[in-house]
Amino acid sequence: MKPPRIPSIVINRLAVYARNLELLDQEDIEVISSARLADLCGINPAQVRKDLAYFGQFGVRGIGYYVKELLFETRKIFGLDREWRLGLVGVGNLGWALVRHAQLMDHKYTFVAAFDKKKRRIGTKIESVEVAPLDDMNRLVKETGVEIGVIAMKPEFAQGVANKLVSAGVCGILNYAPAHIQCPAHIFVENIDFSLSLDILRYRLTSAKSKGHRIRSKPL
Amino acid sequence: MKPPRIPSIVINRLAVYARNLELLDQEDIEVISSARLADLCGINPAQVRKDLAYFGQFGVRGIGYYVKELLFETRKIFGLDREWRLGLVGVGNLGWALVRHAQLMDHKYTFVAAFDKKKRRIGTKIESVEVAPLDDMNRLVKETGVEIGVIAMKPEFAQGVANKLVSAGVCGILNYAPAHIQCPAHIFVENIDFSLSLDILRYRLTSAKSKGHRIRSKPL
DNA sequence: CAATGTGAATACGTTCACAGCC
DNA sequence: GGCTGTGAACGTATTCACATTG
Repeated sequence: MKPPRIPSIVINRLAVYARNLELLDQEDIEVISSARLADLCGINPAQVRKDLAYFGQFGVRGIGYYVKELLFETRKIFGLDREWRLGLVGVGNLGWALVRHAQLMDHKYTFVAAFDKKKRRIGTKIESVEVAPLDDMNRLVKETGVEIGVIAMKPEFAQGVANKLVSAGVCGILNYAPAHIQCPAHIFVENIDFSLSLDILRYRLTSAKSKGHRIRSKPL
Repeated sequence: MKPPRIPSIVINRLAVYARNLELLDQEDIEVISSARLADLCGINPAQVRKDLAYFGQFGVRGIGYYVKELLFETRKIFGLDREWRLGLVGVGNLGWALVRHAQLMDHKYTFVAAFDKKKRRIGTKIESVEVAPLDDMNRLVKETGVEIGVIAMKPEFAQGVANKLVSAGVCGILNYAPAHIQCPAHIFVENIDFSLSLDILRYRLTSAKSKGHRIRSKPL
């Protein structure tokens, strides 16, 4: 009942397990051992078992884990058993990509509001949602019950938008703008800068002058 | 000269420092202490100093780090002092978003080739690059000198495209499709699934029933 | 004297190895 | 027999604390 302080690295890996379990389930695989799941994720089997042990005893000794059951449990852990209402701020290419991506995964993301700064985008529709100006944020967030704000704008507007979202009452923010935003401590924020991965790849390529030491493809 | 096995977590943080240094430089801030930089990144000052110490002694005792100088060093570490030639596979919303994002950062990314599966996209232009069919990949990757392949397609095509890229001769792959791809050990791969961040945010919101323990906004 | 650079101390995460169970 | 669940052993990362230096 009382959460025993789960390290965030465990949560990250759990998300990867969950993704792989979805794929396994789609392939109608019913049972998976920690060894095989670990292999898919590129890590150690004992780690998989330990990580899962934070949340309960989901396996069967001598058998492994039932995919459907474990998937159900992980989905519950991530709150995938209930719908979350998202509001998108910034309806450019990235915004569209996010909405499309969300559709692919059946993770019960529902975009219930969309905002943009550019006049020509106001009133257009993204899926079934009409794009509103930023000034309507306060009202619309409340009316439509947005819980998570997704920022997909240029970095210079990110902090301002974040402040607006907070005062409109969202409880979490996902920031895809390449600028680190600061929020009050009670708001949950994830900053994602997806050019960081490219930088990291560049580092690895650059430093690969030293003889080809094996580097695994890494999840997350 | 011989690299002393730098932990990849250090590289990740270094990328974050670099990003923040860029922002500081844009604000014409000339000197920064490890304490202040650490604060911007949400970590411990000693960590910043230790991380930087892997690469050299860039600071001045009693003063701090000169932003421009440190930025120069980090850019060099990440191979940002030379141009890298990228090939984009998948010219949908995500593909466009990536190209736009790359333009924003002056990180010397150059998209020199673009490919798509959809017939109606072939021959269109993304920036100044003409979109080619997947079958031309082998030839065009060689002709244009693509070093890094960027996959921005549906997950079911990701592995196939990765194989094609590898046999065409790229040395690194950045995979934005939500499927974990496997490549030969000599190819550097970064898999980025950007809905994982949303899952992690959901977890934090879900588990926040336990009283509002402070969670910092996290970079990367 | 303020802030770096770094050994030493600590905390944390990973892996091992095996008891327990199906 | 095979695979989980887990304490104990190990290794790595983080933080402390201070000597060092411009």
